[in-house]
Amino acid sequence: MVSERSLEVLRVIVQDYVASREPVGSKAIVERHSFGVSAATIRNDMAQLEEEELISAPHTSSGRIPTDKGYRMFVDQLADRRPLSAAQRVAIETFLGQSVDLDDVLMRTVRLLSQITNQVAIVQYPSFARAQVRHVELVGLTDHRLLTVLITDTGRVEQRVVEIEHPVDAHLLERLKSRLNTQLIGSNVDASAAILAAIRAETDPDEEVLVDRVTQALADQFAEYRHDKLVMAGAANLARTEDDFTGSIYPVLEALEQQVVLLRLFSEMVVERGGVSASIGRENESFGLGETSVIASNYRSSAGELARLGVLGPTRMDYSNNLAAVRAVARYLSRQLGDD
Amino acid sequence: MVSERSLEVLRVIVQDYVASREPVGSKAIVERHSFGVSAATIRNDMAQLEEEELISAPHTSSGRIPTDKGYRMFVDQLADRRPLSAAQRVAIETFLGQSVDLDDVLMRTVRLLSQITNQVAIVQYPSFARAQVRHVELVGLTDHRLLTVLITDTGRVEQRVVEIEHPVDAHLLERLKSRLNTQLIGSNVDASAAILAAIRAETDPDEEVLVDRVTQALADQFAEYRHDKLVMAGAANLARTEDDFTGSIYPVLEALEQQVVLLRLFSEMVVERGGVSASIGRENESFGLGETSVIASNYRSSAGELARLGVLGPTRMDYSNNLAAVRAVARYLSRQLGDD
DNA sequence: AATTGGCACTCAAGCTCTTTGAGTGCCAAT
DNA sequence: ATTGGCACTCAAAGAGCTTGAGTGCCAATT
Repeated sequence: MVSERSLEVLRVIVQDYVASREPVGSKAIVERHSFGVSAATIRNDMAQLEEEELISAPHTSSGRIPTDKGYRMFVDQLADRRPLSAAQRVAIETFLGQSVDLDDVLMRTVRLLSQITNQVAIVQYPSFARAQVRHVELVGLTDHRLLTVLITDTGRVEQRVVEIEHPVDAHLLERLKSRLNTQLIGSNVDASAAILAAIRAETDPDEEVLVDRVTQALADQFAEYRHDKLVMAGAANLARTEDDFTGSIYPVLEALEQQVVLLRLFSEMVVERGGVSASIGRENESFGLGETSVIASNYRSSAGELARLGVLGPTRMDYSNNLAAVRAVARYLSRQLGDD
Repeated sequence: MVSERSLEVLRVIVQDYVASREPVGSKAIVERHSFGVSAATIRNDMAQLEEEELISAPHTSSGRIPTDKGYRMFVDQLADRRPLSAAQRVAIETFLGQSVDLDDVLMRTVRLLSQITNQVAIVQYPSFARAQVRHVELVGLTDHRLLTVLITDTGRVEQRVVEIEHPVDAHLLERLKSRLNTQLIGSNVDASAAILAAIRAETDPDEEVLVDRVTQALADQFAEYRHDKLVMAGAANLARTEDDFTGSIYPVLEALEQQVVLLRLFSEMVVERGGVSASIGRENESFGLGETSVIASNYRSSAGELARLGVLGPTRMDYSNNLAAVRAVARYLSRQLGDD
């Protein structure tokens, strides 16, 4: 079993290692922290920690560095719930202060989060599965080309260009539009697919091509609403912390470009209500991100949908700060979006 | 003056150096290329090239590498107009084959370009200054919140959320909407600003707040149409070619996140009609991109607007291939978008 | 039982020294 | 204009050495 003090030793090892990026030795510990015991005693404690695989030595005669398990223990039990710095609070207020447009808010949020953590920040768009149709617009662009626009009560807008072989009659278009609006408004994304299918079934052959194309486009758009989407910022920070990766940061940057990977990673993390959660090092190996840690939390959109946001960085990151930052930004964002 | 053969020597130095990333010596040149002269002769030629600052030696007794000026000469006079490989042609066809939505096409294009060049690819959205208003939609979201949607004949859609202190009367909204549509439809982005101002001036005090907010939002949206926007892909490729940068790739990644920088860089490049152009190394210094080269071309959107696209990578890049790829993709994209 | 000082031991990192070999510059001969 | 020859240069790689932070263990102390 690891003693109380040993855990304290683990804490300072994590802290010092993260701060200095150098293996931490017993002597350095007694110098920098007032444990009131000698270096030899710390060494004994470190032997315990090594026994438990919470720390390890890069080579026989050097200081120790935390293992993934050590970081895990630190995050779960040892990280102090330090509040954000005053500067960080101010940054949140000023950055997110005024703006109502969803795209805009999320863009600001992700930049903010990357700035106060110095990591890659990621914000997922709300999934909108429960979003209700507010309006459908059909707009002719040219003779053969029209635009379908889908608007939901969450303020999200999706458009799509539809191509029709023969010129489109304006009246037909108008009729189709009001029919779509009558039937779709108020229904949610799931229900809408069925409604569109029904409309297609009962259609006058004259309008067939038009209706077919338009309903198909709308169906696609509904499908897109389920597709999660995300915004990212601060990828350059990975280059700053390059040394923390054994090889190159190439695979990490690649994974970041594959947004699907991040969405899966996000979705597999368990985040309890109102909390914040971390996925550390090798825990992310299956995503090709075995040398990185991800810290995630939830926020609630105006429609009440949950979505995630968080940061990603090298396993050797400042967990205390990042946990606090992600938690604070998630809360602030929920408040910001929920105020209607 | 540099002799004919000397230029040929410069060509092989650029080619070999780009391929091997190692300084090229006289002996290696006579071995790999059949110049029919001895190494000593090549050395004399190299002395000429060095005199003209087209090549330089990293250290006294090593091979030579091209200077920025050498690359410039290569691009302007020596790069062979090699056609794309069959594989690359196929990639273009299959990647961009079917899809009409602008967002979608540009996204595919940028991915494609980054794939066939192994560089960072950048595609600018058409500027839409000449785009005409096709439709304006106002949609109530909640009592206090509504959405303004602006649709142009290019198929681009911009939306914005507007917040109003008091509940919005549906009839008022309807009236405002038809008024806006009547006056704005058909006018271009520039003219619309004036029209909106006029509407605001002649407004009944009852509607004042509503009209004010809505016109303001629309004005913002028009402004945004002038803001250029771009999509990017393949940033990970920078990490692959890390060694080509003296320090870290951090400043480069940072510049890439500042899209404004790229837009300025793009806009300052002179690209002649139907051509492709390169900006090499130090020529980009003022953008913090002194160790990178940018290859750009133009494409023409369906509305006839010009926009740029290109790739960015280390100065030591395969110019022949990248010039060909950018040219081909730009042409293909123009054709794809112009077919209405 | 926990803590401590002491001591031998280890090993990466940094230093100097040497060797190696690719490559140059120059010159006299062709 | 081209060439072979030759002395010279210098980065890179390797060997050998020193240094010092750090460990592990043990017998002595509290």
